[in-house]
Amino acid sequence: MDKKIATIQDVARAAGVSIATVSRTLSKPSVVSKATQTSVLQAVADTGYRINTTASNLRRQRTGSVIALVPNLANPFFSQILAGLSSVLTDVGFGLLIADTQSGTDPDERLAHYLASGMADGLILFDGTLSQAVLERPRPLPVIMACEWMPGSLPSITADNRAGAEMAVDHLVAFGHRTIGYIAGPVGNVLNIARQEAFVESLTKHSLRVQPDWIFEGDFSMDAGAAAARRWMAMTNKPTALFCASDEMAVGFIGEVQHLGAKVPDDVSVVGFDNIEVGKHITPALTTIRQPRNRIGKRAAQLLLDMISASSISGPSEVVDIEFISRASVAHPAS
Amino acid sequence: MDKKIATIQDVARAAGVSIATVSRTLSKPSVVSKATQTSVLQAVADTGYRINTTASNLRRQRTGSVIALVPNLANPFFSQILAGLSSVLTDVGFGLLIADTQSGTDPDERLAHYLASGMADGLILFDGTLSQAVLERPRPLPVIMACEWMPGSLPSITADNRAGAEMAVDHLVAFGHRTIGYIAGPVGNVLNIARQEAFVESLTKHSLRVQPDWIFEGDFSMDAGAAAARRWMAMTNKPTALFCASDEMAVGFIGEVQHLGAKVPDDVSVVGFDNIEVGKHITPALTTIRQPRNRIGKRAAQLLLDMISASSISGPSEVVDIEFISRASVAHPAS
DNA sequence: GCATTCTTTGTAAACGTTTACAAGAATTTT
DNA sequence: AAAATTCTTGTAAACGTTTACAAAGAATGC
Repeated sequence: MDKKIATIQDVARAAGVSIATVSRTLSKPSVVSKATQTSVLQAVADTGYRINTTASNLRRQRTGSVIALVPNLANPFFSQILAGLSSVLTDVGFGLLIADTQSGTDPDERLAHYLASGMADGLILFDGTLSQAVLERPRPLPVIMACEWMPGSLPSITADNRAGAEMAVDHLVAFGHRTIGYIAGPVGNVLNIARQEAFVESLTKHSLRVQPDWIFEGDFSMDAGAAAARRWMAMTNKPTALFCASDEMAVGFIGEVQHLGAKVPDDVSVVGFDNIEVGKHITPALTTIRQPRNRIGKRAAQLLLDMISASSISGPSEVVDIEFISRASVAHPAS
Repeated sequence: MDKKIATIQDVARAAGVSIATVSRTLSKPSVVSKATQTSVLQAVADTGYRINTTASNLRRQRTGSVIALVPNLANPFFSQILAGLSSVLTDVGFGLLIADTQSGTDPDERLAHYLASGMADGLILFDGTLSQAVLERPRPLPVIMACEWMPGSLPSITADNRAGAEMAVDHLVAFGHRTIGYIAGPVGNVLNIARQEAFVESLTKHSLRVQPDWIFEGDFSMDAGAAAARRWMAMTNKPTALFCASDEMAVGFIGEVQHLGAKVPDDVSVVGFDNIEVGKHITPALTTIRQPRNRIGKRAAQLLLDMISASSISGPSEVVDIEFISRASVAHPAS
């Protein structure tokens, strides 16, 4: 536990050069002569030197880490994204700090705290419901939004939610459905708004009416899907198909419908959104729209790193492609 | 982006004291007079000072973060645990670094790397398959294992896996099952070994035989559960019940059995392990054993922080309680 | 051969804290 | 009232890097 660790001093001594030369060899080798380089590298190997990132960061006036703010860490939707983030960041020696916006008391205050804390060089925000005011220019840090976004002009990496919703409706209509409902995400959530708007527009495109009570409120969770199922069962004038704003709700809906004795897709067809892993393993396997979560994580990290090295608080936005996955939860409506 | 941030110097100037006094007021107020304290705190408020953790860590010879090494970040099983970890750590100003052991090439090498990197003050290891050799004393860092464990004497926080397996078997036997199979986790995985051993012992306790081909190999994943289902369907002499080493496998098994036309629990009863969220929403709802994942995360963080502040590489081990959750995936065997 | 440029290296000053030590002030003890 | 003790504060030296600047040597141009 107390084994002395070699510092740049030890390396310099071993190589017979100054510490400046060691530092340069490691960070900007182009200005160091070939001969010196090899002797320094040899000394590094001999001493087992590893750079002290804390000291390096202090001197370079950076922290070497970024913060990811997720609305709910316990939600498995984020696992893959974090994996993507983590892989890119560790490659370049950055640390990933993770915090939950909803776990404490005031989410906005937490965001402000992390922005001002100086704990990180950048921030990845997965929660579009936070106050834009906190993020108004001048921001102390580069911030990128992922999955969700905000009215302002924050850089973001998002999926094509509207296209996804349109694919879902087209698919259901192609199967002959004329009465299609929607299980919504949280009110005000941008993902939900985009998906719902595109849902409505797609229905209109097919000359279908949008029946207000066929829009079920929800919050992306399985429990919300189950609640929607109970309401659906109780309706006299049921839609024959439902597009769910998240796979979790689709799974919850299907489960509860089945618990209550109805059949999917015989009695009702269901399309989800996200392609969470379990979708393929439930019965019936869930038809859904895939979001490349790992890629979203990787790109978000990449774009943020770009902003950090350019020390710019603005940057590009990207939209990643989505993919329709047809499985078994959609069938022709029972005449 | 370039707004000057106040340093301890600015605070000292504003309060009319030395930087040492400011530092003491903030970290060890007991040695500072009441009057000075208030003026310093006022100055802190006025200047908007926030301590620079990098500098503090450098001086205190620590990093202020801990690394969590998980076998597979994309596995939602870890979400809740990470949430628990994160909440405890951020409370005390520690950062949480997350890395995937399986994503790179050589997992052992990655472990060694993180141990020696000096990037963290402690390490939480969720992967019991790594080389113990790397972790042999003297370790450069405090390390705690969570969920899984190792033959050595590393501190750990684990669930009572044996009790869980016993509960599962007792439950199935109470329903009249005499032919019970097991869907296993990865060979050599300690969780799997504990659960499987306790499974076998519990069967013996009930004077039941353990049929070798009723032990299905698996790796905790849904796909492995599905694969086991295909093998089960093809057997002539099927067990009437299965205990799965993970909920994921149970979900995969149930899904595939259903896709192939059999019924759960009519044709086969299933018990899982972990209580992942989806278990309650599939049909039939999954009978399982709950592990308090959030608590595991929190306690792991707490124990590790204790070791760090005691600068000790040894510490206590804890076993958290589990809970049997009876739902609908178990029924009496079809005579 | 001298002036100019380019390469390579070293010196030393940061970066923003914490803390051992010393010293002055205030309090208590005799 | 002096001595001894306790409180409170400041001075200054770390912690391990990076990098502006200067200097020395080598190469080039005339």
